[in-house]
Amino acid sequence: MRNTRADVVAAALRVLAAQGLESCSMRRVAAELDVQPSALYHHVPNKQSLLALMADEIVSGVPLAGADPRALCEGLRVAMLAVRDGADVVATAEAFRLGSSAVEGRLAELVGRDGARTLLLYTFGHTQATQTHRQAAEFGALLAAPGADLDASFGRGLAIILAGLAGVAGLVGEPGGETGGSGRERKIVPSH
Amino acid sequence: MRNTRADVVAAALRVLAAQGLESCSMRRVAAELDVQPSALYHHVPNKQSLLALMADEIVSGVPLAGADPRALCEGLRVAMLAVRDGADVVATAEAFRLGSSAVEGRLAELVGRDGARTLLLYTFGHTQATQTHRQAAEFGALLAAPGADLDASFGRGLAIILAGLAGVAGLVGEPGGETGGSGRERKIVPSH
DNA sequence: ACCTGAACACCGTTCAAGT
DNA sequence: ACCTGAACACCGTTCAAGT
Repeated sequence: MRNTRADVVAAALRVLAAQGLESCSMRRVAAELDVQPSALYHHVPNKQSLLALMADEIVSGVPLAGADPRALCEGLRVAMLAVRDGADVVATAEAFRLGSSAVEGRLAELVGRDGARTLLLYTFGHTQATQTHRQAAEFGALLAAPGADLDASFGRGLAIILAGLAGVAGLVGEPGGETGGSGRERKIVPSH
Repeated sequence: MRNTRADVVAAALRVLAAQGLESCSMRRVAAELDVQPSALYHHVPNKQSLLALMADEIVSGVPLAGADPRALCEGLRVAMLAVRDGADVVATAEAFRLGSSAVEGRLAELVGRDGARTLLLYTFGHTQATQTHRQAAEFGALLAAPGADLDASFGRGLAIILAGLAGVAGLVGEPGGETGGSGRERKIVPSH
């Protein structure tokens, strides 16, 4: 047995880290494994699936257990920023399974379905922008230097959404969405 | 004079509408104009620039004048949904110029820099997800049918953020960001 | 100024065939 | 089960040359 599916995902993540998403082609991943491109299709049906598996791996490090919504979003952000183009990979893959990921599920328990979606979409978007911006800065193609305060900007946006959630908490419907509705362990989010 | 830059952008938008972003290659756009691929590079430095011009065109229809933040975001969403893969095109292009687009400028006047960013990122993300989901549904690759209520979901998320903005309005800093600070015409956003 | 023709260095995916 | 070899139908971009 030469290679397993996990080997392929690991190789793809190595290529991603080293060369970026643009260069993370099936052919390059195959080369990383010293294998013909066609061999990859024995482990993975297509490139999109491979990217989804990579996204799972990147997100897998985020601790879901005792975290509050803010810590969850910040953990997700850190995990994505840790890999080159990580935010792009995760955001794209996650967009496909709108509402079925582990992080979104955990968030929904805490703040309800709409809150979870809002927090997630914001976190993905802001982190993508942060990463794009940083890569542009590395390349020197930047006028001013608003780079460092993107972390602070993320926190302030998060605060806005959490404040909104605290505010509408009493007015709007249950957490957990229409189906299931196991919103038992919900916590009210303090506004700051 | 055979073709102008505007002709190229118009042709690209025609291809986008008809075939989607995946098929919107430089070569297909060239074919749409009955021209060699290399001819495009006389009007546009590269594909990324062409996509940015397309994004501008898609967004250009959104009325900035008397609109409140909610109407602005909803207008933006409608404009992006009007073209196949419009949300992808606009979100990608807009992410590059974080904080310098016309819509973001107008929004910043109304709710401050952080509020504008938060609203925009949410709007892009949710609309992208909506469009992805709809295309998947068209193709029949869907289990349940949560399709139609994505519009309602968008509105609820928007309400959360706007409530948050109304809540933190008195507590947090000025609108308009650190530089400039022309936050004169700011309006307090009602929470519903 | 606008375009052609030809080339360069790539893609994702399929499929028969090998071991 | 895992892989090779070869092919198919594409990409974005460059560059000399034409008009």
